[in-house]
Formats: sequence, C-alpha cells, structure tokens
Amino acid sequence: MKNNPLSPARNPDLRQIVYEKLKEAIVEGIIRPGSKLSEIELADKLAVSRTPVREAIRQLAQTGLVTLTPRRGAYVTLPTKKDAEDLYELRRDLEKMAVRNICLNPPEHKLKHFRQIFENMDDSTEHSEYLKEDQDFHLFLYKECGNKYLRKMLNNIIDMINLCRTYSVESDVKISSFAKGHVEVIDTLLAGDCEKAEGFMDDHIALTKQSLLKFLEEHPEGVVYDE
Amino acid sequence: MKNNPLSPARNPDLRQIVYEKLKEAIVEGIIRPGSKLSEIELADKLAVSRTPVREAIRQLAQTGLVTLTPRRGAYVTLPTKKDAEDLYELRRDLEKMAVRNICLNPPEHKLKHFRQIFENMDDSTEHSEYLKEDQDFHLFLYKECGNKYLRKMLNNIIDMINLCRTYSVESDVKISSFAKGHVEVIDTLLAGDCEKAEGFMDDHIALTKQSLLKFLEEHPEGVVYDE
DNA sequence: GGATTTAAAATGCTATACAACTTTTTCATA
DNA sequence: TATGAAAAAGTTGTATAGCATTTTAAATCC
Repeated sequence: MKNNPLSPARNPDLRQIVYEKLKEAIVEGIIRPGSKLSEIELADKLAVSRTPVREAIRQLAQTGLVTLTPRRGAYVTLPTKKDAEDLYELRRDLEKMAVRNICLNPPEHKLKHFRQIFENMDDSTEHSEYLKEDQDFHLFLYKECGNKYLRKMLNNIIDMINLCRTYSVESDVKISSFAKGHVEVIDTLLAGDCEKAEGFMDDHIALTKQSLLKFLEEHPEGVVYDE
Repeated sequence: MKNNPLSPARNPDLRQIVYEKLKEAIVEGIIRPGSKLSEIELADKLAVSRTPVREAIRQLAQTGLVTLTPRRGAYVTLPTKKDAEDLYELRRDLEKMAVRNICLNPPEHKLKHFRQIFENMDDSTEHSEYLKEDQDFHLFLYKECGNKYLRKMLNNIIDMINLCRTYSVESDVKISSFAKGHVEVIDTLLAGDCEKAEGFMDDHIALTKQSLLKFLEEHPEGVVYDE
C-alpha cells in the first residue's frame, strides 16, 4: 500500500523543477553568463513564489554555475579561460579514476552498445548527435564508477564543462577522432587493461580540452582572462 | 531615521552562521550521525526563522554531511564503511593532484614552517595537536593548489572525512609515522621532485585510510556495512 | 557637469498560513 | 491482549506579506 498507481500526476517539488529549468537555460546559453538572476523576476516568469527560486539558485551556486554576491544577488558564472583549464584538469583526473574503477568489473553489454555507436561515426556525423552520445557515454561511466562521491563530483563538474562548451558548439573538430578515442577506451576496458584505458581516457579528455581552448582563443568575446 | 543605537547587535548572513554551527556540531559528533535535523527545532534553538535553517541544511546536503529525504526531512549522514573507503580513494587522487600543482611553484617559506612543526613531533606528541596541525597543513595545500574547483572539492570532502574521523579519535596510531610522512612530502616539494612528492602523499593518505579502517573494524558500532 | 542627496528596488530574513504527507495516538475490533 | 483502522498531531514544501539593510538609480544642488 505504498505507492498508489493512480496517485496524482506528480509530486510537485517545485524547487527541483525550477532548478532543472534554470540549469537548462544556463547551460544552453538562453540565460547568458554574466547576467543577473533576479529572484522576483524569475519567480514571476515561472509562476512560483520566491522560496523555490531562492533555493534553486542556491543549489546552482553550489555546482558553480551561479555565483552569489552577498546583498547583490546571483549571477550566471562567466567562466574565465583559467576556469576552463582548471575544470578540464580536474575532469581528466576524475574520469581516469572512474575508468580505473570500471575496469575492475566492466559492464560488457552496455560498453559494447556504446562501442557500436561510436564505431559507426565519422566526420559526416551530425555534431549534435556526437554531443548527445558523448554526453550519454560519460554519464554512463559516472553511473558505473562505483564510488558515490566520485559520481557526485563528476556530475557537478560536467555542468560547468557544458557551460564552457556552449561557447564551442560550432567548433570544427573532427568527430572521427573523438569517436575513435571512445572506442579505444571501450576496447581496453573490455580487455581489462586498466592502465591503457586510463591512458586513452587521458588522451580523449586532452583532445576535448584542446578543442575547447582553441575555440576560446579564436573567439575571445565573452571569455574573461584573469590574472 | 538612520541607525537606531538600540538596534539588534546581530550579525547578518544568518544562513552562513547557521551552516557553520551545524557543520561544527555534526563533525564534532554533537549531533549524531543518523539523527534527524528538524527545521522547527533548530530554528527554535538557534533563535532564527526556518528560512536560514532550511538553506543551511540544503547547503550541508550538498557536501554529503546531511542526507535529504523528500517530505521526510534531513538526517545527519551515517557513513558506511564503503563510504569511508570511497572518500579516501577520492581524497588520495585529489590530494595527489594538489601536490602535483603545488610542486610547480612551491611556497617555500610556509612549507618550511610546517616542516619544522612536523619534524619536532614524535610518539609523545598530543594526539589533538597532531590532528590540528595535520588539518592546517592539508587546508594549506588546498589553498595553494591553484585550482579553484579542486580546492572546492577538497574542502567539501574533508568535511566528510572529518565526520568519519570522529569515530577514530582515540585511535592508537603512531604519530611519528604520520609526521614523517608530512616531512617527506614537504622535502620533495621543496626539492621540486613532483613525482616523488605525489608518491609520498599517496603513502600518507593510504596510511591515514588504513588507520581509520582498522579502527572501524575494531569498533563496528555505529558503522553501517552496506551491500 | 560632477557631487550629494533622495527615492526606488532587491536581497536576506521574519512571520504566518496552508495543503500534502508522515508519524503518532486513539480507539474499535478480533 | 494484540491488531489494525481511523483520527489527531506534527513536518515539510510552498506561498505570501512585510520589514530592515543595502545597492542602484534618479533627482537635486552647487
């Protein structure tokens, strides 16, 4: 008698809904980095009270997507070039760790599923399709890494990475080389060669980072150089 | 109509104050793991309204110190043995990363300061004194690591580590070996031997982890074994 | 025009209220 | 006495109103 199948459509949980909506809007670039998040304005637009908006904003601040300035409000974080570099440095180590753990007991079936997807990609593949599968693959790795805290941190960091990535959407990268990187990671994982798998993941993240930084250098508008 | 001299001498930023107070109470073991955090009760005890308490609790949930159950409230996280293992695994990699970065440009003066402190320690040193200096040293490394996001994560994880550590306060470890580990890290950092420094940090964290796990095995009360 | 004062707006918090949900208590029934 | 359903009490999540302090914008004065 726990959950009635005819129970009302959904648990409201407005805070979570507002959080997701804001996150999406920020990551997709609808709300631009640097712009202000007015509690009143957002509450008005989303047709909720200030309470869930406040809590959602604070939740976003903890992942770094939003920067809080006491008594002045919340602003969408405007990542600097160093931020992007720091994020990728951290991501590299964390994903290597995930790969290391997964290698101890690789989920064969799903890995083969992803292998097939990436093997069939080439430079004619839609950029958006690659992005989607790439996202799915990495989220899959996070879920399977077996370390609750590592998973949490990776899920946090990926939001910031995506924020940085909005800058580089139309970047002219070679899809094939990214896809190949994934296949290499998967193959070594399936073969149980942990050390090599880590190395391939290292290469893959390095390539992604390089691609983003190249884009940032070519498009300095909106990117802040600190120090 | 300016400042009433009889205005309440209250510090602003209640949320942060409540957050710190709760964090301390949890990490010090005053509020036991597993116990419930009632918004009303805490608001009452701290003489504030529910709002800052709610926000502080949510902030604590982000670091993992508190576990939120929808519609049922917030509970102080009761770490399992696997939690402790996961935390130390993550901590090891993150601190190695910090050491790697610091090694590129080591802050000589302060490192020497810490070196002296740890060099003068032996098995007769007060356990509490070692704990304090150990804490300070690691926080110092976090601050100097040069990567904003790494710093944030390390500061988060150390709270959870401390929560686990409350169990092992009276652990009968050899202070000298811990202190020696620090000196080794510092010396290799000062010498600019990054690889070795990382290795020594690895050993140091491994030793700390081993000490905690040994304690947990000898004192299974209050520790949950999952899976 | 530039500086100073005043007004408007936003945040941080308080307080109250209420619906939905949990937990506890009560109480009837086996 | 134990069991289980029904009622009561308590909490959370959200909403709304309001106030103090501070920031921001506008207005005023020199």
